[in-house]
Amino acid sequence: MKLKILAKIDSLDTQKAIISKIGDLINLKNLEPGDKLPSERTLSEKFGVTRSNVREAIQKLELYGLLESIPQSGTFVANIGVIAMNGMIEDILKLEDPDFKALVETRILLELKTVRLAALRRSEDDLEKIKAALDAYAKKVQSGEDAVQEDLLFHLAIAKASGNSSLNNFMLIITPEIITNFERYHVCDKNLSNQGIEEHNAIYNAIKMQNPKLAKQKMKDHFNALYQYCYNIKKSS
Amino acid sequence: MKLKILAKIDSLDTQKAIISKIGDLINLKNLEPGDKLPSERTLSEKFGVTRSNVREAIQKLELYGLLESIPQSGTFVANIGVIAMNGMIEDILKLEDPDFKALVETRILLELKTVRLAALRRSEDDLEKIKAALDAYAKKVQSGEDAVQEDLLFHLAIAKASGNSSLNNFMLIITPEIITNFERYHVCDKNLSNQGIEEHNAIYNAIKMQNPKLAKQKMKDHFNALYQYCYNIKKSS
DNA sequence: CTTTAAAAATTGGTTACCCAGTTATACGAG
DNA sequence: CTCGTATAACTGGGTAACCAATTTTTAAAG
Repeated sequence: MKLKILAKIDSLDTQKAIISKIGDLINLKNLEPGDKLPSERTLSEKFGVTRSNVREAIQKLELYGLLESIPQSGTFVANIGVIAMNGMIEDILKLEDPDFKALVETRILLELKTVRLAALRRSEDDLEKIKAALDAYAKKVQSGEDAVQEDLLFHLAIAKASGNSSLNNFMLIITPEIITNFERYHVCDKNLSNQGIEEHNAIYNAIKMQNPKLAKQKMKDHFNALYQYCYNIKKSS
Repeated sequence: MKLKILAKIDSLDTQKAIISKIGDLINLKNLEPGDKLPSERTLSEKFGVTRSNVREAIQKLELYGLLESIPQSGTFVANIGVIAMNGMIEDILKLEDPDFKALVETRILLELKTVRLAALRRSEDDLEKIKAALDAYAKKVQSGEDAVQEDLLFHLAIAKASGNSSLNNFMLIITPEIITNFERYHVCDKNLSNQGIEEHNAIYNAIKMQNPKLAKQKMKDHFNALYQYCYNIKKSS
């Protein structure tokens, strides 16, 4: 049982080591934007790790836009200079897993923006989908069942209606992390109350009448009610 | 030359197809949180694709927190229910690449928050690092060289000082995308002016004296000067 | 010396097999 | 029938060889 976790950590450590070494290599060889990295084989040999590990590390750096891998051709350093590359790799390596507080902080920031944009930009189709998510949520709550999932989908529908796929993407990334932390702290009970429905309804109506300021305010109210309770739980644990 | 791009698109399409099929499978088999997915071998066979493709698709779903892969044991569906799983997979599949406007919008949102948090929470060490980035930037500009990279690192140093690793992570993700778009629209010239130094200095001082409101305002000024120019470029192109 | 075409070497991706750890099953003692 | 153990099957990850597309080298023709 312990070994499972250890294996994962170990794998992450080697990945970080490889990323670090790739960074060193770029410095050492003075590789500029567009230059080609040594082949995966060469790297795996030089670093003394498996080629799979090298590929995973490269994929991670591709996610952050630092490398680009082109089939049957090679891996190339992205169109940012050596100095920026160094700084970013260092930052990526030092990046630690977000704590619950950071997640909530980020979620509130994102949602106050997406709800505002949704009010401004929502199409009729967007509105219908938000309504559908709202109805599903209300139905679940009124029948006394747990409605965490429907709650979540309502918020994601708003994110989508914001018309900003970058924000939408970030919402999709943090949402499950929030959910799992929620379950850990057992604060889902609130989703059984009727207050949630009213708050969701207020948000929906603001979006419907295309009032961004009101939408933002209603979302703020929603979070106030939700997370105040939440923080208390965490402090007492 | 065309084949390069086609290969990449093709690979992405098969990945999306696999993700979609995994979603269908979870529905069909009524897999609940914690249940085990069929083995990678089985999936690759059933879907008629390579096991590597399956692994990559699973990795992507791991990024979004929907699956968890445990060595020598199996891949498990995350601690969110079937309904949420369906909704999220659908959203992920429909997610399109962010356009320039979305990136800028997101960047401004993130930075106005990180600079505020940095003013509130920055340690002495954080402050020193921001100062170092600022000096490097000023030096480059004053010697008449291009300073896009130093500019970027200054902003990332602030993100780090915010003490919110989730926001920090998002900043790291969008920054290179912004940079490459910047280069495409040739709006880097501004980094040669001295105005940038003054604006950065104002932001630094606000963080130093731990004044979040002022820090936010100075950052806002900075962006106003920067992106107004930028939008004009884009519209005329 | 330049140009061009063909062949050899190199590349990221794919495949099949193997490994060590995990999980399920079967079987025997009580 | 119950429990514990041992054996067999299964799993994600590692390894090495292979593939097709690409890039570089080579060499021959002009």
